[in-house]
Amino acid sequence: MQLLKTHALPLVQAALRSIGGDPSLVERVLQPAREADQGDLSLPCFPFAKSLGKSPVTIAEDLCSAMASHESIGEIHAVNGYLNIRVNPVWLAQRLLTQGIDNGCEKNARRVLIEHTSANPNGPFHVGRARNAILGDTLVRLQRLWGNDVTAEYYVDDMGKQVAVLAWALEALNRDEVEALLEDREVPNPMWASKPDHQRVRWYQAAQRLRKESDDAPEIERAIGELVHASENGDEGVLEQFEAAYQPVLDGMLATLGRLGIAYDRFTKESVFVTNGDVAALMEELGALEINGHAENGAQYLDLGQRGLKGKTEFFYRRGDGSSLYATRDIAYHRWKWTQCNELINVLGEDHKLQAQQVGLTLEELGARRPEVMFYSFIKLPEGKMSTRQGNVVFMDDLLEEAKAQAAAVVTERRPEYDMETVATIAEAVGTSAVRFNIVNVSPEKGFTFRWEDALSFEAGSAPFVMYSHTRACSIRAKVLQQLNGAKPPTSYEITESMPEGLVQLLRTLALHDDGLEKVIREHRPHLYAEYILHLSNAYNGFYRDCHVLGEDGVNAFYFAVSELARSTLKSGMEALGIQPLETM
RNA sequence: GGGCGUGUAGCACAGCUGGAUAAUGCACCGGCCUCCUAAGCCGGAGAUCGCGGGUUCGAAUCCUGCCGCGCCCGCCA
Repeated sequence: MQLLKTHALPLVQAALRSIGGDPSLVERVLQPAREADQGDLSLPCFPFAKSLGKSPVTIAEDLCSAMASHESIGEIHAVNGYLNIRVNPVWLAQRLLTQGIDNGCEKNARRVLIEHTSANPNGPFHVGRARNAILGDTLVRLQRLWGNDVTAEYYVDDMGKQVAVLAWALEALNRDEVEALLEDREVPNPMWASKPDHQRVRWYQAAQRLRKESDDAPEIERAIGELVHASENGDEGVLEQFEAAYQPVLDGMLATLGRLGIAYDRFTKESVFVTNGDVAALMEELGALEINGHAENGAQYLDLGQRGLKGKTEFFYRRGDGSSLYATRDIAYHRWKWTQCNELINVLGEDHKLQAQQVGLTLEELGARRPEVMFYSFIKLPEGKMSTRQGNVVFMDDLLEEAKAQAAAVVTERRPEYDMETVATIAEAVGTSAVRFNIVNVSPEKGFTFRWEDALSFEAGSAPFVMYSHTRACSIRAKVLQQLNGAKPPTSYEITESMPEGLVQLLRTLALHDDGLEKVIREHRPHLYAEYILHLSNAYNGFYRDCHVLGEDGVNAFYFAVSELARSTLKSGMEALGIQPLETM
């Protein structure tokens, strides 16, 4: 609790000095108490025991009596060698209600570029890919809440083999041929019959099958190879053909992502850096580096072992035929990205760790900074790895439909008075929010197994739990405004000395918001913010239990002010997590 | 084989810049709707923090060895 620490720190330091201790340690050791009933700040006195020649228990007691009082401090206790400081709730309420929740630093807003998703546009978006998009978009939203100027960017892989396969198939095969080839495969969900990502992926899959099983495979491979080669050399006709092939697929994927509230400010095509000459210029520069090496056939690499890379140290950036590789283009892309921002964050799957190392080291070798990277581990199904080939895949479109249907069932049961349109609106918000929250709630580096029952849980610990607390606050606000009958809510009120437990807890939780968000931004860990918002919802529910805003003598203006502060904090927090803040549900 | 990550109650997961009784949700047991939305609230039970060593006043947290799981180790993307 930084708010309290600012005031308490000098007092603790002074107290320690007065009993002969070294106050320089206090800054680091004075920390938030782990248990709420211990207080808000806690100072373990063990580190001072040796130099003072006293037991920690005694030191804590001495400090306790040496501490000067301050309006911010409620109680101080010495317990088992800890000095526990509890905030004065009246002071805290005054502080929070006058200055509100401070979401960071408009003063030194930074230009942040976040690249995320960047999935190959060759088929519908499935939940295996979802972690990238959801984590990335949440990071974008959190950075914006913090006050930074953020660009969300999607890097479009518009060249190379995957797009070439799709483009080849669309030209070479007609619908009947495709369906004949995929006869033994699962029939696609008819609901998505007109969605181009679900459609065109059939062509891609048919081509993949032909490449493996057909007698003409070598010929097909040669045709695709030619396309790949042409695209890598910047052949405009081929690149146009590619774009015509993938753009509808990309649009379909974006429609799905849009339903989750995920949007991008800019799409940058990989081919741009080939056609504008950046990649060629880059390869020239790399060739002049001290750590450059040549293979027998003219291919070139950097020996990154000399820069500390372990394992395979040769990083190839140029093929024997002089063309570039994916990673080479990625480096050119990064150099361009650095011209657009002063902070660069990439969201990448753990399979890209080595490549990110190579790109990062190469950028440093070129005198540029390496980007910050948020890695995440893959989403699996209980049956194992997600694989389109084996039909072992959950499409996001299907998940969202199911989530909506389940949410609609819950709404209909609980609110029989709602009409169908209202139910549909609430169900859509609840379903998509629950899906997002389920994924953002766990730390990215942890393996994640997708389970329907978790994604569709609407109980405590889920997005709907948070949404529900927020609607309670909205409902109170609506009732208060109605009761005031057009008059303005009172701006002056008395902050009562005796506060119910739920109120104190809510105030303390609100006071933790800024510390929490700061850490989340610094460490790129959105799940901690999700946890905080759950905690805040829970605290609001406690306040709701203990404090009736609408009492027998009308509106309690103090309670209402606290409720409103919690409501707005919940709302902005939910938006930062991509949870839709409904007013009723 | 090498590199990176991960292992915490029946299940899922937080905590890991070392600090007091390891937090939370699901599932389980019990209680609360004449009172601002019960998608809620209150209480209970459930954990040798993968295993072994080490550092420390103090280790889930740091170091080390082993074991399990995941990912990577292409002149693919």
